[in-house]
Amino acid sequence: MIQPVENKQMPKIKLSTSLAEQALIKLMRVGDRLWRESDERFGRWGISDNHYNVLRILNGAGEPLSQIEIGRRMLSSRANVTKLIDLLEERKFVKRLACGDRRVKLIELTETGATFIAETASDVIGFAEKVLKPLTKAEQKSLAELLDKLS
Amino acid sequence: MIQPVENKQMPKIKLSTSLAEQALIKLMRVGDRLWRESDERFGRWGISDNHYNVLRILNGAGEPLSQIEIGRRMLSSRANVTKLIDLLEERKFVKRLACGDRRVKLIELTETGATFIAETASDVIGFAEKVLKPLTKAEQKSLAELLDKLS
DNA sequence: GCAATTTAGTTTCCCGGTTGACAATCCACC
DNA sequence: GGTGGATTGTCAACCGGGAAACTAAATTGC
Repeated sequence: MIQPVENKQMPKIKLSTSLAEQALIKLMRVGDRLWRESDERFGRWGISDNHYNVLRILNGAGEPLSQIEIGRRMLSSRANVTKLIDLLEERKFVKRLACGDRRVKLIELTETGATFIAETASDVIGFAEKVLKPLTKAEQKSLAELLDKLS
Repeated sequence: MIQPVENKQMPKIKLSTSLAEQALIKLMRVGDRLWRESDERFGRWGISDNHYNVLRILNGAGEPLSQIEIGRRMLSSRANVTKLIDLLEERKFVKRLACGDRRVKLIELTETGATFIAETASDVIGFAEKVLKPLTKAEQKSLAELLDKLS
């Protein structure tokens, strides 16, 4: 049986939690939770959320992108992009292409990578649908708009 | 001058980005950005966002909490809570108290910790206000409500 | 044309987090 | 009351990211 401790007087500061702060905390908490869940989801495929992110960016661009451009689009450092591409290349999802500018390596989505995206698409969409199920379509739209204003 | 590369035909899968998926991506992106900014903010004080989180939780609880309870409230592992508390204790912001259940260590906010919270409060609120400035009060409320439904 | 600066990518090291193994302790059941 | 199973906190090992140092290559200025 756990002994109740004598109620020590712990200092406590009265903090006025503003509306903005409450919204901020919720935003960060929900975001954090989603990253975890999403990462766990992709773990099954042997890649991380960010690896998938790279594939999506390449697919969306429709043309090879330099590593630095990829990093720019996903708010990630050059060093990290190198590591992400290393794994994706090993998995044959992308290829590093030489480029006119010999400092640059253009990253190209391979057939294998494209196929992977296609095969996992329904799974990914399913995840989004599941997460946002508590909201009506109108509310989802509203949420997206509010978030846009914060970007 | 960068040589334009011959336009290789890169495979591209047509993905229907649903409303839910768009909202999800925005949510994760904004959340991610906020964590970075927030962490950088607390870096100035020599602690991380999560260290501060612990202090806030303790202050909010108004009584000492076990490490596992802290971990539960901030969605963090036991091991990580140990490390967070290690630093906070070294900084004299919290104290580990013995407890009736001798497996448990109750974490108590010290005067020093409470003072720290009080002194940084305006800074933290300022951050939240700045981030949510693009939204009206009504929109902030609306955002908070939408996020609540996702929790 | 050549030196100085800038840029892309890689490598190394560090930091914060998780997982898993562990010891101590408590609890449930017989 | 003793044994097996949970639970709490800690530690070691690992992993994903960022910052800084480094290399190769392009650009700018003279």
